[in-house]
Amino acid sequence: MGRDGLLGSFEELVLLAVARAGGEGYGMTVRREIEARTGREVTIGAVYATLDRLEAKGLLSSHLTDGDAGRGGRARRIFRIERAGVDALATARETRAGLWEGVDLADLGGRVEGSR
Amino acid sequence: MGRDGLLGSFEELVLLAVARAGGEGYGMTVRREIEARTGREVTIGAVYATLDRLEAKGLLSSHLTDGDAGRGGRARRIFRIERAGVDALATARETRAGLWEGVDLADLGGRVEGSR
DNA sequence: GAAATGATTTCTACAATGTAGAAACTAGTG
DNA sequence: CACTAGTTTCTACATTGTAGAAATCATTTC
Repeated sequence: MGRDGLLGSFEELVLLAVARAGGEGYGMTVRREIEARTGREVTIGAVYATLDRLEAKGLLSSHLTDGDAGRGGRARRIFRIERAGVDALATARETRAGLWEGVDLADLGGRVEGSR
Repeated sequence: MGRDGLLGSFEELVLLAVARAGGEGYGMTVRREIEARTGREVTIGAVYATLDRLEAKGLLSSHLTDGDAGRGGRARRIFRIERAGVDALATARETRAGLWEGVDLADLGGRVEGSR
């Protein structure tokens, strides 16, 4: 993401998955959401590494649930989206909308065929 | 991008800049387009590295102009978007549309404030 | 009560992408 | 010829993307 507040593509995906879940979720939830929405399999390691990085940037925060882990398992680590995270998503969406404005892929497709 | 045909965020930006230019452009053109549209400064090295990677993936092709380089300067290297590139953009757009569907950031903002 | 099971997080490592900066090339110009 | 302008290439490093296996801990099973 560099100096700017720009999100990488997978970072956006993960942040969006938390947002979709109402602003809160834990690792496995996020993973399932991503797989369900994109049809793409991701490993749990990839998800956590990204969640950690987003937390380090202040876009998410996390805390452990004490006890109510339900049936079996370790305590859950709940991630919550922060204001900065919501803002980052909003910015990403707006910036992209501007970039795509006026782009006509169908038209482009035609030119590609006929060229050279 | 890994095994899948997924674009990184800067890759998408560069590919889109070529698309905006009617499917053809060279390094400096792309750079200016990106700076104009995003307000963000990018170095020319970053642009070329990405153009090369997109070409290696078959999303763009390139050829050198012979001579008509105008006043001063090396021969231009023209990049043209390929069908696979158009498809990659279309896929990126659709996938993202699905991910964002139903997300209400304003609503989320409210929850973030009041939490904990 | 020890071992198996299930749900989840953590750790480690490496590949791919993002980004910067300077060098090199080429054609005009004074 | 030295200089300037427009452009590409090269090199290097930081950040992000991704995988896979190990570690934790509550519950069930024998």
